[in-house]
Amino acid sequence: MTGVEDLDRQIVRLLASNGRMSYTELGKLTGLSTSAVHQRVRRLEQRGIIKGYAAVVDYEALDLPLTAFISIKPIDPSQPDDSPDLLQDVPEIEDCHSVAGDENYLLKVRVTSPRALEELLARIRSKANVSTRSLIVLSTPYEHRPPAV
Amino acid sequence: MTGVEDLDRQIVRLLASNGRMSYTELGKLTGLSTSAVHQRVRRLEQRGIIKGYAAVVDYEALDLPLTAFISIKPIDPSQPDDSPDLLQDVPEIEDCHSVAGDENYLLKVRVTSPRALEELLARIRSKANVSTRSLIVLSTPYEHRPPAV
DNA sequence: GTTGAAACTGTGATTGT
DNA sequence: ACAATCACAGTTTCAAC
Repeated sequence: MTGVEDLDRQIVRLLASNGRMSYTELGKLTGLSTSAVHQRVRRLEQRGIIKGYAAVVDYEALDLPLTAFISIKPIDPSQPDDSPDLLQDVPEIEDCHSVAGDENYLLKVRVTSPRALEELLARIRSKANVSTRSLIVLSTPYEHRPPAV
Repeated sequence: MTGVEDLDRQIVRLLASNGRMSYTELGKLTGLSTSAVHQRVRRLEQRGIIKGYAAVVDYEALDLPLTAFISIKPIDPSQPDDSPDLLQDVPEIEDCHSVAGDENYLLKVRVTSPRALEELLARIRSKANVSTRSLIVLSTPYEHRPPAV
């Protein structure tokens, strides 16, 4: 994976903390003209360094107040583990990481209630033929902080 | 926490998957006029339901290819645990969740190398007076998927 | 919520360095 | 190759309705 130079890193950092910043303002903050910034952003997007833009949402207001981390392990370890594929269409799953250690994958999920989590766990177990271990999030002091590039 | 109505949920979901979508396009997709959408988005921002906008970044290209989850527990459990405050200025920490279970907090961090992780762990331990347990991410099949509102 | 008008921004072509 | 300038289309923003 090819790296990015200083000016690009600065642009990426600025867009990571404010994804709707205008090219004009990016230009002021980086000392470039609007169209120079525009070109650079387009190249960053094409190279996949900027993968997209997302609104940062308050999940409580969306009636998804319960966050949990679920680590999963196949019931039958002799089979190849394609859990990410099998779970791709489970909408409650926000993140899926392959991890080193006792379990194979760590999922981050958002649900409405403990009851919904119970149902989700059953769905995950049956879809991927895995055992699950859950870690309930009580509160989130901070989240999605931009990278210190 | 007060909920949001259907039209607002639709707008939030659209902005969660494309944070730079124009008000004009949002209007087309929701059947509203541009300025009606604009007003709703402004109110969603003011109510804190939309907390901000962020570019979704490729951390490998930013030379932060190593992601880890670190769970922490105070060395001295009799003291009040203000770890999030003590760790607030550690830039490698992307998320900080208070969790139920053996440990108090779960941190998500991004670093350059195993060596950088080792140094970060030492920094976290000394700043917050905690013991740490780390889970290394090997790969990430998917991440930051928008909520299925 | 809608319409319409004014200011600003995004976008591409062109030119200069 | 990269940046600056200009021109036009599209968008944001704020009136008044």
